[in-house]
Amino acid sequence: MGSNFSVAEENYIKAVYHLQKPGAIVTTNELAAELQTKAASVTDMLKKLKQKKVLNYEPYRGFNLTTEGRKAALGIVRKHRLWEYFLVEKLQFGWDEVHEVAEELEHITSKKLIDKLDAFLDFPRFDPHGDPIPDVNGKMQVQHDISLNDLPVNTPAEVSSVKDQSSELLDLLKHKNISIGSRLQVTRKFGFDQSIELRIKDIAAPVNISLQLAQVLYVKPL
Amino acid sequence: MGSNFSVAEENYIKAVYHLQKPGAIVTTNELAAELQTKAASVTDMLKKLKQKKVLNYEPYRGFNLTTEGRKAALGIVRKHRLWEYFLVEKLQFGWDEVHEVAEELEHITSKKLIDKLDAFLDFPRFDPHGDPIPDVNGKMQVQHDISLNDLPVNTPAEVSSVKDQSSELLDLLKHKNISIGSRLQVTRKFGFDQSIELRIKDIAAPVNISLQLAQVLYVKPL
DNA sequence: AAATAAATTTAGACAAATCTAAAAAATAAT
DNA sequence: ATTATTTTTTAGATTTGTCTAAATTTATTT
Repeated sequence: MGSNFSVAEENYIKAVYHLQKPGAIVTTNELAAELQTKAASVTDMLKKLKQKKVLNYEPYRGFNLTTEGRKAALGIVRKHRLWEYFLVEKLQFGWDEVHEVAEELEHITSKKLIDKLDAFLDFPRFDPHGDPIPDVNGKMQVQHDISLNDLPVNTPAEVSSVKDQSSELLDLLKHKNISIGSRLQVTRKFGFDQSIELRIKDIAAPVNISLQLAQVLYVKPL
Repeated sequence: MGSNFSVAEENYIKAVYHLQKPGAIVTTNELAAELQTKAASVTDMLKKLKQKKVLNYEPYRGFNLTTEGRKAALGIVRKHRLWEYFLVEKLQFGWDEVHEVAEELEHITSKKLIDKLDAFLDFPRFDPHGDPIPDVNGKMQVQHDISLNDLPVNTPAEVSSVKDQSSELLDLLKHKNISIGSRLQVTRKFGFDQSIELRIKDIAAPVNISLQLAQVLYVKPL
């Protein structure tokens, strides 16, 4: 209950959560890069968060979240994604404009606010980029989606999420008529530049996409 | 343009705005009481805000907002009241629960957010307590309402705002069937305890209210 | 008008979060 | 297995906003 963290602490917790691969460990430099800060600052904060039992940390050995820490992280991710959903669905924000605003909104402390917002939005399970939104208990849909790059030829699939939130990506997707939910299949793969040809459902002409685009586009085979 | 204030600075600016009677001056102790802090802290912040040209301040002489400062204050008040409106109208918060949450939300910096929220809410001109909401240019409806205590007998009037946001007041108003917009007139005034008898439109039985209640209830004669 | 009281400001300290530069530990290379 | 390199931690300083205690200024009494 006493999960009372400062904005800075919350940002560290969230960053560790995002960097943490299952089983593995996060390092000081990784975290410093993620948070655009210096390694020395990270060390200071790690000591504080260890004391607060948010993460397991042995000097020089790396660190990862405790159960408590993971719970806190899921709370912050929940807030972030619900606010993003609100901004896009209710306030007509563009896809690429929401991240920074949600970055501020996620630190508003009222639990009642976020639960009522959840209800107001009708309990959405995915944010505008296709990332799952943790529910009130921290549970979220497991994503078994794969990079479009790894989708076998001629396998029908649906676009489920995008791992980049730039306006440049949004532009490109609009131009190519691709959005979350689009049904498609890979018709050809070109070895020379690893580009891919797609057929998108309900769209006549085949679409060609680059390796870079295929890497950030995630799909769920049907 | 560079109106870039910290949360603490914004709280000072807002507090001075609320304490500042037209023409008059605000004192260090008043502000310390309002912000639940110490006079020494206030003095420190005043020097900083004077440098930022937010307020006029001469040591020992009191202070008030500059045009720049008033503009900043109106921006914060706008955010606070729009968020309160959102919480009550869209998220079904109770009247008495919104202040603290809005106190946090008002510091979110995105101007685009607040203008889009304003549009989403359909440009409301009064918050749930009847206080006017500044528009995008800082303009707001002038309230020529008076305390119910000063309303002459037998003058039809409409409840326009309440100067107290406690749940105790909300309780009492519910019980007496009074809300913002209620039409009423004073039928009798009792000298002994300065209590007042009211007739509320569409409600058969007359209602008796105490001096304390009459003082926080504001009405607009029709 | 001097003395007392009240309000305000200054001086010095502290906690949070950050930084730079130097020291220590772990890893990689010869 | 030493040496060199990279990574991480420590030490000490800085900024923001706060505090207490002491000094100063203004206001109030007598």
